Amino acid sequence: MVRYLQDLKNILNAAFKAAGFDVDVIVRASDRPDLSDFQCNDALKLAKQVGQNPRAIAEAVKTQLDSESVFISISVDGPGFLNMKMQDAWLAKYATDMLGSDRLDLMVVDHPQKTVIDYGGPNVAKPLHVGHLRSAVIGEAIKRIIRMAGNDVIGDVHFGDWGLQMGLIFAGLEEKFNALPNLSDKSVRITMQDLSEVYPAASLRSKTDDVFLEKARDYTKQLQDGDLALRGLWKYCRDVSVNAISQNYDDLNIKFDLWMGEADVHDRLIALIKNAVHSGVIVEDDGAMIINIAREDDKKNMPPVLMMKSNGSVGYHGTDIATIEQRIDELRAQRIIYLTDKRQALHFEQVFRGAEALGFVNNGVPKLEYIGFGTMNGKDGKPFKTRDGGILRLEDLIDSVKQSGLKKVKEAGVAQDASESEQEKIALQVGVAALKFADLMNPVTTDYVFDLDAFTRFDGKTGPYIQYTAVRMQSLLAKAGSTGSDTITLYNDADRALAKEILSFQEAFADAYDKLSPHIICLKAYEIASKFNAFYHHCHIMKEDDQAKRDSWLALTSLTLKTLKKFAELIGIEIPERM
RNA sequence: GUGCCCGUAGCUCAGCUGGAUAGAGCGUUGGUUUCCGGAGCCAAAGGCCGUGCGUUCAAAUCGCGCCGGGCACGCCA
Repeated sequence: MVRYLQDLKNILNAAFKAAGFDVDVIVRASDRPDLSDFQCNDALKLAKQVGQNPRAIAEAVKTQLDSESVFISISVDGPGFLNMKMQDAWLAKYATDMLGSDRLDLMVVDHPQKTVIDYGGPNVAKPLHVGHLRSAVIGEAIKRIIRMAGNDVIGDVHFGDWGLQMGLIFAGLEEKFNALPNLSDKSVRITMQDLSEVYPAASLRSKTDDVFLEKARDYTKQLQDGDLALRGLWKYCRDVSVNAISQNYDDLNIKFDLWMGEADVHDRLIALIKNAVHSGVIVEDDGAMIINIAREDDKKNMPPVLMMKSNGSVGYHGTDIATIEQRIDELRAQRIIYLTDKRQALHFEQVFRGAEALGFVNNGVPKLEYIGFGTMNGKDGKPFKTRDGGILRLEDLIDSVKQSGLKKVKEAGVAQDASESEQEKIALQVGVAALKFADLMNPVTTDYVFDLDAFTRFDGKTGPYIQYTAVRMQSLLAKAGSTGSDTITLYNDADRALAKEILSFQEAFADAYDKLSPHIICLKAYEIASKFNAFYHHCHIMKEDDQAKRDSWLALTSLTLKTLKKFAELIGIEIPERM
């Protein structure tokens, strides 16, 4: 819970009680900053319950509060809103507390949970493309937010390495090299380039060529049954893919704690199918092994979970369920969060029901959560494609964003004396911030238009605007040769508005954590940067003769910088030394 | 067919567990530089919140219908 709000709430609860109402009120930042700092609407809610005039209730509460010294004023407005204006010292006290706190007084959960977050989801042989971007960017931010709140979090890339796509790759490789590559021949070399050519072609062909598809299914089955040559080839392809993919994730500042995949649970899956057939949870249907998960009160068609296909191979229904068991057994997971494109919502509903049917969930533990994010569309409103109709590779996207960053840095001419490598580093930091902020500033469920021009624009509500603002603070503090005083005092509307905005970062964080919504802290960070710029233009810190005032303003600048850096840390971007 | 999501300013989007005058960015128009980095700041114009009915003291927000758009629905992932 956010402390300053809790303190304020305690005061209000006591006042409501003294007025004869035993309630737990809600206090929040005011919708009308011209009238108040905080508001409370509970008199309106109470009015209905107790059948009294809302304004009369509010007035009764106000009477109880008049002796409180923390308020400049309290008023009852409109139908019964309680508007509270706080003393400057009250706001300054909490701002000073934040200044002295490494974690900026951000909330900590009472009961930390071991949490696994499953994002990433790349596949063997497929280079990362823009479709993987959202999962990685959002997942990374959510992971960091949950971790900051005091939970033990493990991020798993969960590699797609065990389904039919493996058989398709093998069948495709066989075609390309006229035979399955023989790894004992040391001259054999398969590159990421080879894989990324073979797979799409094989996938396409399988849709019209039944013989080819059958062959791919056979290879999949043989691989899963333990064919040594295929297992060797599988490992080779997987290693090549992991190697290529991890560079992209590094560039984006995305770090997975685990690089597990579907294949890791194969033996566990086979064992659990056997047991569950015994207990009758899994039944045979049309040659396949399934779990019926439809319920009588279902309003929609609920297909069964397909644990094993009729040819004896397994797919991602099975591996996803076995992975839940594994995360409980081996990682002691109390909470598992999945992130995918929302088109997979049904799949996860099926998997969760399957896991429950198998008894993996006890008293709601682990808590299984699915976050389906919106699709990334082109300007035509259809799933994003490059100009020639292909899929944009993430690698190329990162490169173009970086180039755009470099161009801007050079145009601005600020780091001209910097080495070429430093300029490139700045360009990447700026480009990644542009990309991530553009993605995270909207709610995750929103479909959004992927517009490279808008992504790489550096004015307005963007990552670079926030970076630029923070860099100027660094420059200012360096010039002053001081980070200011240990306490913050407020002198005017500009520093007051900024201090209030910074305090509310705590609320934004708590809200973002509760709702697993990074966009809430993104919008708040923009507001903070914006308020700082207003303050910066209004208060000429270096020219201020009053030493105490100057030191307090420097302290406020330090606090703003700390807050933006904390924000950057939470969504996985960096504030450059200069830009 | 069944289920889910969406429709808010010229454009891209917030706001949706009901509350005061519906917000932001871009774009447009105007102002701002003897001054800490102007990638900035200040301001203006711009909206039957798809539509109809209902619930309520109060609806962009809740319920139902309709119109328009998107997505998913057993051997792909």
